[in-house]
Amino acid sequence: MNEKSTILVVEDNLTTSKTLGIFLAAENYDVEFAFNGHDGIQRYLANRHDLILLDLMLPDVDGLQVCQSVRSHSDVPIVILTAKSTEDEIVEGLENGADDYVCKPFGAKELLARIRRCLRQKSGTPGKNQPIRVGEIELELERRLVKFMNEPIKLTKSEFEILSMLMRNPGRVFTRDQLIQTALGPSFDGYDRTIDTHIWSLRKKLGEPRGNPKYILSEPGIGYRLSDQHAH
Amino acid sequence: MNEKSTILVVEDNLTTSKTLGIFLAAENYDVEFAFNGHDGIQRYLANRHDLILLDLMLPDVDGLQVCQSVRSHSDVPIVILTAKSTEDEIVEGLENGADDYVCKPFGAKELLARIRRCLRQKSGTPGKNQPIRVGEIELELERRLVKFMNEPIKLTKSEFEILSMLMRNPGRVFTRDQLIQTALGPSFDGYDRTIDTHIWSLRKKLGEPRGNPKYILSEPGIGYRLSDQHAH
DNA sequence: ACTAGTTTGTCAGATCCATGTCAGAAAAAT
DNA sequence: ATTTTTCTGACATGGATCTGACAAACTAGT
Repeated sequence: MNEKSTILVVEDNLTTSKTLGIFLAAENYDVEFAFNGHDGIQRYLANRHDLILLDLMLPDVDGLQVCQSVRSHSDVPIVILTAKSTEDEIVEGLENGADDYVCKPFGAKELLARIRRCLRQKSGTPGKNQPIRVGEIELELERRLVKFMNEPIKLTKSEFEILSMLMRNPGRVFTRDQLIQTALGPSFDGYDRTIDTHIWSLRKKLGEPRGNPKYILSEPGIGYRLSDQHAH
Repeated sequence: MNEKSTILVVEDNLTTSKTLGIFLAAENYDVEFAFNGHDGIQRYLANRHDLILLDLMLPDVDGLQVCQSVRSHSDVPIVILTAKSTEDEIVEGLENGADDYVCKPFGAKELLARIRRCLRQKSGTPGKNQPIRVGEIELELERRLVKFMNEPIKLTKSEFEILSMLMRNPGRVFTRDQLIQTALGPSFDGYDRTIDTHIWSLRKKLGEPRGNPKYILSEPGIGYRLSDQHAH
């Protein structure tokens, strides 16, 4: 799974902070709090969160100064969240480097959507193109790319489908019929041991030693599975 | 200083369009208008504006569809500007790739600030007007210009769209349907191997040796991809 | 330990199917 | 009207897939 995004909430009002914390945690963000501007800047510099939620009314420094100060260090997305809702204030916030400006009382869903938008924009691609890794094997679902010992190897369509199915569930045993079903399509109607041939060529391409494969294991009487010994 | 930024306003209401035109012109933007969704997409593809202001209520296509359609071609900033102001509508807009969502009645200064914010963000990010480079191939999205071995080469519209899609995601495999979708438009309804012909002429123009292409690789059973070996 | 029975490993063809290739028709742009 | 671009269809080719046959490994019963 993707790593959690971290969010720094800079807000002096404890009730608001708590509420935000609950919303954000529910969306699987890692949240850290600061209760004044100074603290906010310090914490950001120390931990470099993925996004900052910033209240403008802070006990010590003005929120806009916090904004500028952070901006001088980094392009981290900053979402201003405040009761100051006149047009001039909004304009000022945006001109000072904020990435979005949400007025209290805010709708949770809208705020979350705007946060997602900011994070999406910064991280470039939204998708999960992280490779699955099992031992020396690395598989990128999106790009349909497989590396073994950090070298790209060429798999046929069926080989890729089978390996991908096994790697998405390391350790789980699949029957030949299950592998046929999802790798070769439900319309396949033939010899179920065709799978064995594909497994054979996969093993060859993965340099499995004859007789005692390290990754793709046979389950006599059932089917095949990927060893989960090497999953970390 | 920079050239003027160009803005495409997609809005069916003539009064609103006029008002926006006055505001935007006063801020020294070049403005073009479209009065329905179809026209909007066409004009964007033809002129590649720097930003799109999009009304959701259009006579023909749904605004969100316009949004998605444009998104499949480009990362141009899209600001949705509409009377639909429930939270769910805002969330939906942002999830569909919009960069901001401003509700009518809007404040001119706020809108302009949000537009500036979008433009600032995009121009700040690394590759906007910079060409994408993969090996000897160089592609400028804005100017729709392609160079191979530093020599400009002439591509047809479809060829450009396909190459651009591949180059924006080196290494990623695209199915023929995906390529058709964004290169030839969603209304295309025909033989999917038409793509092969375009790939063939692209390869010819890129001087690919017969039999073992260096850049545009086939993924039998799936589609095509651009080799990422030469990306650096 | 031996054997019969079952299951998987291995691999060489035969077959199948996806892609490469290109010419000409159809459509669109100029 | 002429040129350019797009699309379709046909054929050839080579790689991918499937099958089947045999060898090897394993299992269980005697």
